[in-house]
Amino acid sequence: VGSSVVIDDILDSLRRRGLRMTPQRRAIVTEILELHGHISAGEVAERVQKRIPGVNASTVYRTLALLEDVGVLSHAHFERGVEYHRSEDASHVHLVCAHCGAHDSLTTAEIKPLERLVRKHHGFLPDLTHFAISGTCRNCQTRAGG
Amino acid sequence: VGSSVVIDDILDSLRRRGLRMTPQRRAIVTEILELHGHISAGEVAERVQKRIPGVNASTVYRTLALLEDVGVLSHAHFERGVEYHRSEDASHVHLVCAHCGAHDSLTTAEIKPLERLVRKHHGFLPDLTHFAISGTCRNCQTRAGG
DNA sequence: GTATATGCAAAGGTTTTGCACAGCC
DNA sequence: GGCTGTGCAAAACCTTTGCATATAC
Repeated sequence: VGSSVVIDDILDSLRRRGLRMTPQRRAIVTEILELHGHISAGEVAERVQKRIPGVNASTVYRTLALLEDVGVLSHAHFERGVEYHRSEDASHVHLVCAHCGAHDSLTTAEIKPLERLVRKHHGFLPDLTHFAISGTCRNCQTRAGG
Repeated sequence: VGSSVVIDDILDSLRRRGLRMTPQRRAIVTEILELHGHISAGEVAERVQKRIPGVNASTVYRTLALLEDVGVLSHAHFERGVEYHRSEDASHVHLVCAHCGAHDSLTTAEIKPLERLVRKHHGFLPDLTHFAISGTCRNCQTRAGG
């Protein structure tokens, strides 16, 4: 499907660090690469257990932490808690409607001016991808206003 | 100390809803009003128990939810989880340095242009106070850069 | 007196940790 | 073979819930 190449890249970067490749890790990495978006540790555990029954949740947690440490994954904060995503996919801001739960996102280009605004005022270099942005989507504004 | 007037306002708004004022609630409200900033449910429980030993954590959770429902409190998301603050204090965005943990904030005036940017691109009306903004503070940028 | 709030205890959920064993390199 | 990763079990948190009792109004 094309993702196998990427998987091998990741496996290589793990090996380079003297880390080992196990069926469990491979399954976890595969699961996350096939997903475009974000996923909780619990969901990863569920899905991986469908591939390899018996994989323990603690293994999933440890592997996610490891992959984050290596730089393959990042986590972001949503209303329901922490979710993981490929670091490559980190370049967009999550907009979540507090009323209907709809997700939308800002692209890298759209984020830049936002970053600049925050930086100018406080010298603070924001990572707007790390926490979602809550609010009201266009649809829900219409409903509330009409 | 001046906050007693505010407390009475809150107690009134509870009574108006047919809700009762108990020593526990009074202690919880007092604790939060004396704090300018944000605090986790666990911390509230700890502090309240110093005033009234024996107050149960479930009472604290229920009271916080109630106060949020009434509109006195709001919650926001930080790296370590959910924290509560007076709704009046909600008008600033939390900037948290991912490296040193330093907190800073944007004022209402500073938030406006940010909101406008997000709204223009997606019609999405953001509540930038609900999630913190992670990043690198000026100090930590200097250290990293130098 | 009655409806509400509290305490208690238990349960549910998530995440972490210690340890013996299994398995990758 | 040695070091790393895994499973298991338990624990540590955090938060919620059901129920009997206490209490504010």
